[in-house]
Amino acid sequence: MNALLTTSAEENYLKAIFKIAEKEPGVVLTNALAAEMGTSAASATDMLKRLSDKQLVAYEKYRGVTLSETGNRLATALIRKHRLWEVFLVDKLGFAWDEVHDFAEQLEHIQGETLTERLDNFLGHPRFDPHGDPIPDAQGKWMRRTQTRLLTLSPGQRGIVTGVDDHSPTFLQYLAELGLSLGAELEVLERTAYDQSAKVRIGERETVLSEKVGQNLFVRII
Amino acid sequence: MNALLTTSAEENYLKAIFKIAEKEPGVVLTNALAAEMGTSAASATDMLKRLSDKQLVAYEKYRGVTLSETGNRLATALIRKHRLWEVFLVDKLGFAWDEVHDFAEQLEHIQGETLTERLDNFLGHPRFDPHGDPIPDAQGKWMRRTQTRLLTLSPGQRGIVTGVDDHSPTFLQYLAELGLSLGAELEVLERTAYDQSAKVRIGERETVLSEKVGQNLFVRII
DNA sequence: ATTTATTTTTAGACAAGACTAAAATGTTTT
DNA sequence: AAAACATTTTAGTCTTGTCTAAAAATAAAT
Repeated sequence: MNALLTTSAEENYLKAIFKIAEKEPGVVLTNALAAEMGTSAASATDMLKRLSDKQLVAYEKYRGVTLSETGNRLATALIRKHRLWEVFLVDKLGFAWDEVHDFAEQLEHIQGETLTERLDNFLGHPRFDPHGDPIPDAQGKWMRRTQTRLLTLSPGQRGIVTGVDDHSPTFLQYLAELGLSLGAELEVLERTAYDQSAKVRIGERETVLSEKVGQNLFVRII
Repeated sequence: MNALLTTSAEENYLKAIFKIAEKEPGVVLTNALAAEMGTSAASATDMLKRLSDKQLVAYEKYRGVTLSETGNRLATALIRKHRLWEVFLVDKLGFAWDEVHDFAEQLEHIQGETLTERLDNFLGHPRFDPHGDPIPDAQGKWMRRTQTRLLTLSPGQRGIVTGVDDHSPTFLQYLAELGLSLGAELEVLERTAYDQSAKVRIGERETVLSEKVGQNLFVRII
C-alpha cells in the first residue's frame, strides 16, 4: 500500500535504467543513462541522487546504478501501462503500430492502479503489445516471447511474425507495406551467403529482405 | 496549424478562467482565479503574466483577465478532451460517474489532436458526458443542455434526469443510491413550501429530496 | 477627502529538472 | 608511475511553478 510519489521525469529515468539493464545486465553507467535519456551526464547525476534519496535505485558515485526492488516494481508497472495503452490505441482506436509510441509515452504516466486494471480487463488481458513485446501482469510477472530472429531460418522453413527488435516508425511502416504485421506467415526461399539477405514469400508475394531486417524481426518457426 | 506549446499548469489555469467566466460572465479577478485553483493570489498573478506573454489571455494588472480567442479555443479543447475521456471511463471501463473526475483531469492533458478525434469516433461522437455536461465538437461548438432544475417542477410533473450542477462524489453517489442516474425518470408528488423539499417517485420508490438536491439536479420535463 | 479595508502585485525564496563549464575521479597507455 | 584520455561529479545558472511577507493600488467608509 505504498503511495510512492514519483514525477514523470523520475519515471522516465527508471524506465531508461530498466531498459539498459535489460540489454546489458549489470550496473548502468551515468553516460549510458544520459545517452538513453537524450540529456547531459550532469543532469543524469542530479536525477540519480534524487532517485537514490527516494530509495528507488542503488547508486554509488562513479560506479553506476541499479534499480532497487521498489524501482524495479515501478519500472515494470510503467512498461505494463505503456504496452496496455498501445494495445488500446491499436485495437480500439485503430492506430497503426508505428503511430502509438508517443501517445503511450504520455499515457503511461497517468496515475491510478484501478485505471490500469480496468483497462487490462477491457482489453481482455492481452499478453503482448502490438509490437509483440510482452506485457507484465499486475504482479509484475513476465511472459517469455519467441526470440528467434528471421535471420536464423534456413530455406524451406516457415515462420510467424511474433515481434520486432527495432521499434522505429520507418521500420514498422516498411514491414506493414510488406504485409508483415504481427501474426503474418512467411517462408524463407533462399539465403544469400554473401550478405545474409533472404528471399522470402509472404502470402503470394516474394521479396528480398536484408540482413538488417532479418536481424530485427522475431518469428516463431512452424 | 498552430503547435501552441502549453504546460499542464497553464492549461489548468485556462480551464479555471473559462469555468469562472462561464458562471459569471465578464472579467475574471485574480483572487477568484486563485481560489478556483486552490493557490495564492501571488501565484495566480505570476501565471497570468506568463499566459499574457503567450497571448492566451488579455490581462491588465489590477483589472482582471479574459481569455483570448486562442485561449478560449484551447480551454474548449481541454474540456472536450476531459469529457470524452469521462465517457470512455464510464461507458467502456465501467467506472461509476463519481469515480472518473481525477483520471479525466490527468487524461485531458495528453497531447495530440488525432488521439482526441479517434477517441471521439470510437465513442460514437457523444454529445454529453456521464454527468450530462455537453461535449463541444472538434470545432468548439457547444450543444445546449436542458437547464431546468428539479426545484421548478410542480406536483404532478414528471422529468428525466439530464445532468447535475454539483459534481462532488458525495452528491453523485447519493443520486446513484436513489437510482437517479442520467436518463432516470421521476415524478414530483408533493412539495413542501416551508423548505422547498419535494416528495418524488423514482420507479417504485418514493423519497423526499431536499432543496439542495432540487437545486443541483437538471431534468427535462416530459 | 482622508482613513480603512480589500485586492493585487512585487520581492525574495524554494524545489524540480535542465544546461554549460570546470574540477575530480577512474582507466589506459607508455 | 606519470601522462593522457574518458567518465563522472560539482558548481553555478536558468525556467517553471509554487510559497510568504511586504508594498502598492483600488474600493469603501467615515
